[in-house]
Amino acid sequence: MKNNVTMRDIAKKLSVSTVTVSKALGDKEGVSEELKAKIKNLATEMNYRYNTTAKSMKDGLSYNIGVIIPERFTGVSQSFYLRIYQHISRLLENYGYYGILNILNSEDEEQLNLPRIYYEKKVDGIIVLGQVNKAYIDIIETMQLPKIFTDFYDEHADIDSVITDNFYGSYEITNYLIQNGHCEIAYVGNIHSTSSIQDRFLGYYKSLLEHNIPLNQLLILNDRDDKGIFIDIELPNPLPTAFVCNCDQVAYLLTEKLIENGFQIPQDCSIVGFDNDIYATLSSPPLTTVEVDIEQMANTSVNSIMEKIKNPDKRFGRVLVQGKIIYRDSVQALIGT
Amino acid sequence: MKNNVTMRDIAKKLSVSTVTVSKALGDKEGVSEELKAKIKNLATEMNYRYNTTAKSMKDGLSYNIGVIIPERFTGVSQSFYLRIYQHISRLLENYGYYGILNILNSEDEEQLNLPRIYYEKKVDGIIVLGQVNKAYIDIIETMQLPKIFTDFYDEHADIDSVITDNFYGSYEITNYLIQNGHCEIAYVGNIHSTSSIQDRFLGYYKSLLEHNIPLNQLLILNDRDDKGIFIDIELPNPLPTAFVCNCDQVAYLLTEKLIENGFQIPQDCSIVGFDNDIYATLSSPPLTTVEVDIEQMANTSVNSIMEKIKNPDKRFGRVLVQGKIIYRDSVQALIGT
DNA sequence: CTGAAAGCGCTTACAG
DNA sequence: CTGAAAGCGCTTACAG
Repeated sequence: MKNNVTMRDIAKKLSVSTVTVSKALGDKEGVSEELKAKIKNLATEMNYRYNTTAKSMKDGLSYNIGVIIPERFTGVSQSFYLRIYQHISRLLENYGYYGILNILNSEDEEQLNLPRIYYEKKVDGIIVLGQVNKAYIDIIETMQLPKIFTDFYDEHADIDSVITDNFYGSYEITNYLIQNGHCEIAYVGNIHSTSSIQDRFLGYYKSLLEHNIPLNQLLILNDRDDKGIFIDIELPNPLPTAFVCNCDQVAYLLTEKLIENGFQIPQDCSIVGFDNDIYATLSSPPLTTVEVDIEQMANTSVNSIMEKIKNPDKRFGRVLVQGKIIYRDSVQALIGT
Repeated sequence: MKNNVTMRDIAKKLSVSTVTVSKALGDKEGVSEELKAKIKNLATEMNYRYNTTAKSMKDGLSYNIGVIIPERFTGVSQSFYLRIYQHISRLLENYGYYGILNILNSEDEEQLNLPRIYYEKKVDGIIVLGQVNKAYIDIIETMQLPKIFTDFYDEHADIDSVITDNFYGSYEITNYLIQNGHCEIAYVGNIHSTSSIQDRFLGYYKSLLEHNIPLNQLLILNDRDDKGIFIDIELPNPLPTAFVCNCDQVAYLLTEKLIENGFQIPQDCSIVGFDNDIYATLSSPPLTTVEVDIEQMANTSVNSIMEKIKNPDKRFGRVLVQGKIIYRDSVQALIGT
């Protein structure tokens, strides 16, 4: 079962040195083509497998990247971050790197315990996927290795982050509603909850400002408590003609609630979401929404972290990844537009 | 930025040998308590981090486990395997191990390319999560390291696998329908598609047999083509009183279709699913279904692979993980039961 | 073109 | 209780 063929074994059989075997297998200069071929053949014949650990040892590099996801984003109905991780993991392979997932449980976050992968030098860099609390951000900053925040950022932090352009996406989709004749538009989301929700709100607000529509405080609807648990959304009376929801899941819940109350979507009011996740197509009618470019977020995160491993002084700041509007059936053009 | 404090650095400062430092930090015998404390203090003070790679080198162990998921199970609406991976990853940490995710893309599966983590000795064992094709199973078997199949098995393979007790779960939930007075019960699923669907069908069949209900071929309904793509389900006429669906997603789709056709669930017919995934609660009414014990599957997989790393000759065979019925509102008790 | 020597950071015998 | 030596499997720099 155990397969412990090393370069030395190959070398012995061919009466050459391990240096020569290393050069041959690594396609380096300084070995005759003939010998090189011979070595390569014997290697495959002997089922030789390269030992990355030895290389790691020499280079002082683990060739692993840690991906930290706070536990609370890994619930049954949330696969967004796992999905990004999946892409990260795949993209890392192009660099000869591998991704180690680390779910940060709430206890460790509370007690400010850094993950073991850090203390064991298991990783050369860390991607933090999903907002952690302030105190934890501070302790992350003390880690002496390259790090990237993905899908959130911190004002005080001198840390590079990769985020969706929430502001602009929300701005654009609100513009789209206004172009369709809407001017009573509610925003659904707890604007003190996360930076994403807040930024999406501000994009919505900018759109209103540009179109001289006054911001109506009664049309800012709360969707969750401070722990992020969804609460029942209070419908304003009278109803606005459209709702900008901070995410598809909330748009889905709102749709259900409106239908229960006898309203028809989009005839009686229009609804837009954000994310383009599973809830966007589960909603009926399917949601017009802003698609978050998961692939690109993973891509930027990976490229940035690799860059920082090569050059630790490299700074990226906040990198915005543009989303795009997906048009479906939840928006009604108002007559006379 | 670079932190390259080694045991040697600590040793030098204290004018002792690295051996002593190693013993102290590892809480081994043979260092005075006093010196041990001194070393430990200096270590934290100097921000020393243990280098796992060196240990890997010595032990010939990477302390990583590869988790291979075929690409086709990682679509937008499928987070089941990612979820199991998440648990695996967490459980591995108790052993000082880490999980490396490897999405097996269809091309590599077709061309029988083994993952790079194998050729680079990046992992000490492999968990294959989700059914791969026959030819690929064969090549997996040639890999010279411990391996476990999770959520599928192969008749010919002399490989250990951890699977949900599909047969028994389906048997039980069909029994439940019969206890509620149903005797015209359809099964929904392509019974030639995967071993899970097939086994669930057989559990359903066993329940019918035990209750002397003849199997009606017209009530075996196809839900997907040979590539696993969902197809429109043809409703039998007359409708049976209940449907046993091979998974929640199909139960969800079926529910929608029946409602479109003017039927009420569960008044006009009952529906049960399998998995207890997001679709079970998304369905309206929410589904009575068999919950797959994800945690336990991950747990068994991890324990087994660790056992096999210690003892490569260990065999487990097929390990069944029991599910449990979750009772919700999609089943109607027939009058006169 | 080929190889002897040294080193990456630890640990495991073994000796004192 | 403490440490010198050897080794895990490679690669780099240097010498021939």
